[in-house]
Amino acid sequence: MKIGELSKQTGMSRDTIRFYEGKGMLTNVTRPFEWNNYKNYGEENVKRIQIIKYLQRFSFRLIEIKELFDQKDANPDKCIDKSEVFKNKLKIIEKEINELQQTRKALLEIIND
Amino acid sequence: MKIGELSKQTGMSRDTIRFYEGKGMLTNVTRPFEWNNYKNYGEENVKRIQIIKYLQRFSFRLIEIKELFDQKDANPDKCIDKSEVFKNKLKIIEKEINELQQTRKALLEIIND
DNA sequence: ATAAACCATAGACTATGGTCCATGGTCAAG
DNA sequence: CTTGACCATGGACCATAGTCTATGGTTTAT
Repeated sequence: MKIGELSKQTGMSRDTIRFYEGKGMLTNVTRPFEWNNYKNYGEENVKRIQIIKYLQRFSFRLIEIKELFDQKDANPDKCIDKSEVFKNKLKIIEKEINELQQTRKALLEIIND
Repeated sequence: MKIGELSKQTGMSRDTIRFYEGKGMLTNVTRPFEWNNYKNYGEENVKRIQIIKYLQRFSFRLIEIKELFDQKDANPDKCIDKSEVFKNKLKIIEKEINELQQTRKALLEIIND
């Protein structure tokens, strides 16, 4: 499908899709026409983009998501230990929460002085 | 004092001091010499920079710190209601904590499925 | 045939808090 | 008198996740 179709099916802007593509996060992007240089985006990119959106909700960064895709591409049969990935992210989130709570405490002390 | 001295007394790099200066966060910066264009930084900038460091620990942004300085400069006699400022910051911090806790919950649900 | 809609590429721009570099002038010690 | 340390200015660069614009080519509908 062309980029416009992919954009429609995912709700992502063309620019954003091109941005992801530039980061190497999409797969099976070809240029099948001889008379123009339009690209063709494989169907599986719909799912990829949905995964990007999904993981971003958990504050995964694009580079991390790309790494997951790369692992999958390099080793399609090996099942990625998702729970491992999510557990790592959980730890980071909890660390951030802790830091903010430290800040909160300090602020409360200031206010109550 | 010259910038090197200010740097020594505060532990901030020259570049950072110039950066703050460019943001208009310093005061009483003059060019008192006719034979060169070296600047003179008033003593009160030591305190200013300490305040910057202090407020940054509570995740104040430079622009917010600058606003506080500007208020003080415009109205040196009026006491700034610090507790108001800190309370506002507290609310923002608490909102961020809440958002992270939402994310944490969602992550926990994924992991435990 | 012409306009609207589409496609590609490259680069600039946003916020944040700096850091680093190049250029050129000045000052202090040996 | 020269070297090293200091000073000033301006601009480039870092990460992050895009957005927007310019330019030019293509396709589709009227």
